[in-house]
Amino acid sequence: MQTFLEEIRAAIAAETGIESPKLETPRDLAMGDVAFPCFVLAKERKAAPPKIAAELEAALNARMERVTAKATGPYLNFTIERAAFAETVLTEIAEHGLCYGTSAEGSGQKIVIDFSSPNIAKPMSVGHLRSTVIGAAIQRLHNALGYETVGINHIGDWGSQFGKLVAAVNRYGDTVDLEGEPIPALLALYVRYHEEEEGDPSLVEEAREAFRELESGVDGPVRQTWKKLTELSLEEFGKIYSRLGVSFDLIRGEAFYEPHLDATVDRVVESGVTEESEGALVVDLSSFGKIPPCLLRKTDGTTLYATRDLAAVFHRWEEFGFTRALYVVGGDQRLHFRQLKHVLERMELDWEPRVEHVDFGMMRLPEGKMSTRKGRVVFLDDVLDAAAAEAAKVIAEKNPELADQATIAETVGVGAVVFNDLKRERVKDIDFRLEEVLSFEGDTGPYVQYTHARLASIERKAGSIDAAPDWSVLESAAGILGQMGRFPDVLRSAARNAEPSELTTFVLALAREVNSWVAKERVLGQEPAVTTARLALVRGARQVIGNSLALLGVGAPAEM
RNA sequence: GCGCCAUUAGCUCAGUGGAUAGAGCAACGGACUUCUAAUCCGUAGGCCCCAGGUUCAAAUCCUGGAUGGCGUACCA
Repeated sequence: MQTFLEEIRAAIAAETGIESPKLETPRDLAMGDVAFPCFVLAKERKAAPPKIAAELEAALNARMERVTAKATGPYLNFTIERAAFAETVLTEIAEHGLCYGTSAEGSGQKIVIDFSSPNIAKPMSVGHLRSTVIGAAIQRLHNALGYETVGINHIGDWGSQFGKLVAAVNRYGDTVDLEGEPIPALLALYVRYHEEEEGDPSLVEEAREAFRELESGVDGPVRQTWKKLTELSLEEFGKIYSRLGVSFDLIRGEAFYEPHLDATVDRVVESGVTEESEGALVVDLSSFGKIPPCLLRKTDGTTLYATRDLAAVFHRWEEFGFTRALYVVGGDQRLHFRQLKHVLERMELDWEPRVEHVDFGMMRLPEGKMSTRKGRVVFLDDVLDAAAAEAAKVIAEKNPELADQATIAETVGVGAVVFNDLKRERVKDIDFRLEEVLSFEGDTGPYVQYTHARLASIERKAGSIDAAPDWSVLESAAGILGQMGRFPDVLRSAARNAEPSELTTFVLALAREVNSWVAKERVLGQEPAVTTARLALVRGARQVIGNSLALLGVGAPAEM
C-alpha cells in the first residue's frame, strides 16, 4: 500500500512542486482509491481547481506505471491497478501473519497504563467494565507497536470508606456469609451502614476512627479485617478478569503507596507551592482558572485521594521514566486529574505533559447514575452470564451440530459485551440496556466473529490447491483490499489517541465488505487460478479480522 | 451560580476544513438444493441543536446561546 502512495506522491511532487502533497480517500470507491484535491493550486496557478485537475491528468499518467489518474471536478482521483494492488497487500499479510499491522516504532519507550482499578469490597459493575476493556485494549495496541507497557491495576483499597467498611463488618459481620458470597455480603453491609449512620452520628465517628487506626499503621484488628477484605475481593475480581482475558503486570492498591505519603507531602511542601487553608494543607490552583485547590491533608491530618495519586505518579516516574502515563478513569474524575496535572505544573516538573487522563463516558442506568451506596448497580458477572446464555441459545438454534458449544457460547457472549463497550468513542456516555448488549446482529462483536468463522470455514474446506493466482479476479474485492491496506495506519492512530473505537469501527467496516463479497463471489470449485486468488483474499481477510479482534480482547472462533 | 464534556436519520452511532453527510437497529419489500441466512440485496428516512463569525470551501475551526450529562475543598 505504502509503495503505491509513494508513487502517487512522487508524481504529484514532480509535476506541481508540492513537497508532500496531502492525499485523501475518495467518498466512493468507484471514483478511485486515493484523491488529490486541487484547491491548493488554485491561487498559484490562477485557475479554477477543475481546470487544474484536467490539465494535470495526462502529465501524471505519464509518470506512473501501476496507477491511473482521472480528473473528476476539482479532484484528481487515482486508481491503483487492481491485480498489482491485490498481490501487494495479500502477499504482505501472508508474510507477516499475526504480525501484520504491527511495527517497532515504540521500541525503547515505556508506557504505563493505569486501568480497571476497582474498589475492594464492591462488586465489579458494568461501569468498571469500561475501564478494564478500554485499558486492556490500549495496552495491547501499544504492545503491537513495540512499546514496552506496564499495566497497573490501581485497586481502590484505601481511604475513609474502608474505615466505614471495617466498622460495618465489626457491627454486622455476623449477619452475613462473608466467605461464601463475599462481595454481595460486603455490599449489603456497606449499604446498611450508610443508611443507618444518617440517623446515628456515632457511626460516622466510629468509621472515622477505624480509618485513622488503619492509616496509623498499627497492625491491630482493624488492619486484620481490612486485609481479609482485600484478599476476598481480589479473588473475586480474578474470576472476572479471567473471563475477560485481562491480566496486569502489577496489582498495586492505593495502600501500596501508603509508606510514601509523608515523603510525597514533604516533596510538594518543599517545592514551595503549598499553603494552609481552613485548617487543611492545599495547593492553590487559581492561576489556572476557576479551579478549586488540591487538598493534600485534611484538617484531621489524614490524606486524600489526590495525595495518594500524587505519591503513585511520583513513584511511577522514578520507577519507569515513562513516555506516557495513561490513566483510564471515568470522565467524572476530570477535575481530579486536571488538579493533579496542575500540581505537577506548579512544581515545574517537565514530564507533566506525559501524564494523560484517558477519560470515558459514564455508564448510566435508566434510573440514573450508578451508585454502589444506593445499591443501584448492574453486576458484570450477571451480564456476562446473560450474554453467554443468549449465545448458547442462538448456537443451539443455528448450528446444533457444533462441537463444544459451551466454550464457544462463552467466547461469543463475552465478546459481544466487550465489543459493545469498545464500539463507540470513549467520551460518549452510555445508557446501559441489556437487550442492546444481547443483540448479535449488525454492528456487534458476534457479527465480526461470524464473519471470521465463515472465512475460516472456507479455508478448512479448500484443502490444498496449487496454482498461480490470477489476481485480476479480485477486482470486485477492491473495498476489502483497501480496508486491509489501511490496517497499520489504524493501529497507529488508535494507539496514539488511546481510542480503541477506531479499531472497532475499522473491523466492522471490513467485516461488512467481506460479507458483501462472500455473498456474491464463490471461492471453491472455480478455475484453479481463480480459486487460489480468492482463497488468498479469504486468508488475508481472516487474518486481519483475527488480528483486530485479538487486539480488542474479543475471541475469534473458527466455528460458531 | 461556575467549570468540564456532549448534541448528526425514529433509536444507537461513523464522518481527516474539501465532491451528492454515511452505517447499524427499528419499518417495509426481496434472496437459503450451492463455501455458516448471527448473512446479503433493495425501499424509505437529514434546518448535521440554534445564531453569528473565519475561509475559495464548515457537520468539522472561533464566539455567543439552548438542551442533556458530569463535577464543583476535607468521598474515591
